[in-house]
Amino acid sequence: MRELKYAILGLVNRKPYTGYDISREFGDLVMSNFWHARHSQIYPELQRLTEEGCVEFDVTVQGQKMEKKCYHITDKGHREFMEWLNTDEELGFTPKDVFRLRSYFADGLERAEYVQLLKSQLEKHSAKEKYLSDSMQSSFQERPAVGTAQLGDYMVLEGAIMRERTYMEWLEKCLSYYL
Amino acid sequence: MRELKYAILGLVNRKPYTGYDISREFGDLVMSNFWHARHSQIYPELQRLTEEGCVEFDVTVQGQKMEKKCYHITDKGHREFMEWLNTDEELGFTPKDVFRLRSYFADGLERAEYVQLLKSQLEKHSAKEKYLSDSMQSSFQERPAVGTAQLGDYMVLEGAIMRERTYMEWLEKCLSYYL
DNA sequence: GAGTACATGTAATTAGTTACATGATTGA
DNA sequence: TCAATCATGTAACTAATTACATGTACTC
Repeated sequence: MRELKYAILGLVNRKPYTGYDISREFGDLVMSNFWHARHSQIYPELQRLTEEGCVEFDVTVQGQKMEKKCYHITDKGHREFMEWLNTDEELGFTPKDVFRLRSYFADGLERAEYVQLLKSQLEKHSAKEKYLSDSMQSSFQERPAVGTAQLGDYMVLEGAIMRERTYMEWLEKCLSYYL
Repeated sequence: MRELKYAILGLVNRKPYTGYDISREFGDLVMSNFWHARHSQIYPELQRLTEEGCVEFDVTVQGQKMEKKCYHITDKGHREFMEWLNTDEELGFTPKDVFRLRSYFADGLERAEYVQLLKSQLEKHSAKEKYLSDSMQSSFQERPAVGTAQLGDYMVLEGAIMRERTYMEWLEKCLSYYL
């Protein structure tokens, strides 16, 4: 499905990016809530997108000699991105979740062992939820207007917080069964 | 991390399975909420587990000549599974979500286009939630006891329903911003 | 006799991770 | 000058999907 292609095109559609910048974007607070790719996947994909004529780059020099490639989208790339963007897809498989897999087999554990695992997961999700909520608070005084890129950030962050809270609720429910 | 290994060992730890049965289990109502693998991945993994001495199989004949391999766990397999089961892992990356990726870039769409996508997703998640809830209702009169395999089914199903409801809530919230 | 489900595999490709490899810039 | 960050790539490997390939058993 070439999803990485569209994740990259989506960014480059907004403004020019270097491979390094794309890599950082995938690691940042907002995007990491629904996408991730390492630089070893990004650089080859940028080469492929260049060959396909979906992006082009300008070489700029930073300091004395360090070169960087700044990629921008082409008309072709823009058309293909817009077509992908307005696609209504089927749900597909639920993503893998190792902790749910473990929970499914939890009858093999001692009660106290599984309780310990649940508490540990709860702490981790709680820390993540707090981090996301704090970022939401400090980044947004109010909800951004429709049509702005900021509304995308806002919606995704909100969705991530809701997801973490629900995961915590589920862990607490499981915990209650075992106590 | 060899997670497929442990997903398979977890099943075979309960009772003997053929590759075909494992394949069906991954596709069923409960397991498909947190794990999936196709037969083309399962058969080679069963071979590898046999080589490693984690499982063994007996060949039985169905009907006139159709052979099937019934795998059971070994002591080594059991020990390795138990060690994995009681492991407290870090959270790791949030799984990829194509619809959230699209939503992140939704500012590129016409209002009506994104609204249409949201409504369509909502329908799909709603249908899934209904299916899961109905199954939960018909499968469980009451909550199974701690220590039974059925409690694993119950917890996972409950978690999946909660996840679907939260996804729907998020979609409705996004929709409200665009209306 | 036909169609569906049972049953087991391999081959080719794509996606993603980990490790290897190198070098420049910036700020303390 | 040292450390962190910027910057770009490739190689080897693991995970997963799609397609190829074959044949049996059961039910209508």
